[in-house]
Amino acid sequence: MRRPDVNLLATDEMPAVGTDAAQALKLWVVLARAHAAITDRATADVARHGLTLAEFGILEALYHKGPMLLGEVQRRILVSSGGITYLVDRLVQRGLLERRLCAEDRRARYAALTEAGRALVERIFPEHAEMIRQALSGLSSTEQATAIGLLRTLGKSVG
Amino acid sequence: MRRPDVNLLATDEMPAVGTDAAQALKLWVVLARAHAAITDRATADVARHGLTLAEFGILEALYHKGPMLLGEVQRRILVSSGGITYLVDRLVQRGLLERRLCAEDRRARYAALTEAGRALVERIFPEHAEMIRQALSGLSSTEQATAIGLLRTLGKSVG
DNA sequence: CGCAGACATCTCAATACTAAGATAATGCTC
DNA sequence: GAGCATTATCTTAGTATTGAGATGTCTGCG
Repeated sequence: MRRPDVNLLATDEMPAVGTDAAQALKLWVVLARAHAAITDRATADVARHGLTLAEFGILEALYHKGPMLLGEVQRRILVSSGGITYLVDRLVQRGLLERRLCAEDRRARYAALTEAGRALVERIFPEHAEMIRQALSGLSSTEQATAIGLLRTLGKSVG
Repeated sequence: MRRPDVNLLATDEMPAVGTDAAQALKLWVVLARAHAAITDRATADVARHGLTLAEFGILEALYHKGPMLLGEVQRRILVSSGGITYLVDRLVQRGLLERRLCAEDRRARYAALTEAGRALVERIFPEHAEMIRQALSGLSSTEQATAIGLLRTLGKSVG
C-alpha cells in the first residue's frame, strides 16, 4: 500500500540533456513531490468525513461562491465533464447537494448546497484549513508569498 | 471531457479562517493548479508513445539508476505496493522490462530495462525533457532555482 | 534452534475517475 | 427563420490505481 501520484525523474547525472532542461526537470520533480505530500495529508483529512478531495472541493466552492453551473464547477476543480456528473450525482444521493434548473439556458444546471451540505462544510472546513496551514508551515509567511507568486506565474505560462 | 486532478478552494473572502491559513490555502491552490497544468502536458507527451506518466517514470528511473528493487522504484514514483506490481507487469508484457531475482533476499525482485526498454527511453527521453523545459520556461533560471529551493523545503517539512 | 514479528511482493475486489460519443438546447449567419 | 457549428450535460464502457489481505522470506531473541 501507500501513496498516489506522479512520476519522478532521476535528479542527477542525466546525459544528453542541457543544464536548463535539467533544472526544469528538477523543478518538476520537487513540485510533484510537494504536491503528492500535501495531497496525501489533505486526502486523509477529508476521508475522515467520507469525502474525496474532489468532492470536498465541490462543496467548498459552492459554499464560498454560492450556486454555480456545473461547467463552472468542473473548470474550478479540474475534472472531466463525465467526472462532474458522477461527483455531483454522488453528493446529491447523500443529500449534500441539489441540481437546479437554469432559467436562461435549458441545457445547463446549477449545483447548490442543501442545508445538510452547508452544515457539513461549516463543520469541517475550518479544521481542514488549519490542517493545511500546519502542513505548509515549513515555509515562512514571506516564503509562502514568494512561492505563490512563482507558482501563479508558472501555472499561467504553462496552461 | 478534459483535465484530471485536485480540488480547488475559493481564493478570496473566506470567513472564519485566519490570514495565515488563507495564505496557506492559496499556496495549496496555485501549487495544485501548476501541478495539474504540467501533468496535463507531460501526460499527453508520453501518451504519444503509449505510456502512462507512472510507466514513463519507472523506465526513466531504471535508465538513470540501473536495476532497482521493486520497493525502491515504488517509493520513487509514489504508487501503492499493488500499483508497482501492476505497472511492472504491464511493462514486462510489452518487453520493456524484466524481473530479476535478488541473490541476497529471496523475497525481493529487481526490475531492469531490457534492450528494447533502454532503446525506447533513449528515443523519447530527450524530447520529453525538452517539452518540460519549454513548459516551465515562463520562469527564468533564477526563479526556477528559487522555486526549487522553496518546494524542496516544503516537500520535506510536509512529509 | 524455533518462533514472533517485520518485510517484499503479489492477488483481488472495489473505485474514482477518463474518453468518446449521445442528446439536447443555443445562437450565429445567410 | 432554417440550418450548422457550438455548448452543456449525461451516458457508457474502459482503466489506472488503491487498499486489504495472502504468501513467502528474513531477522533477532529467548
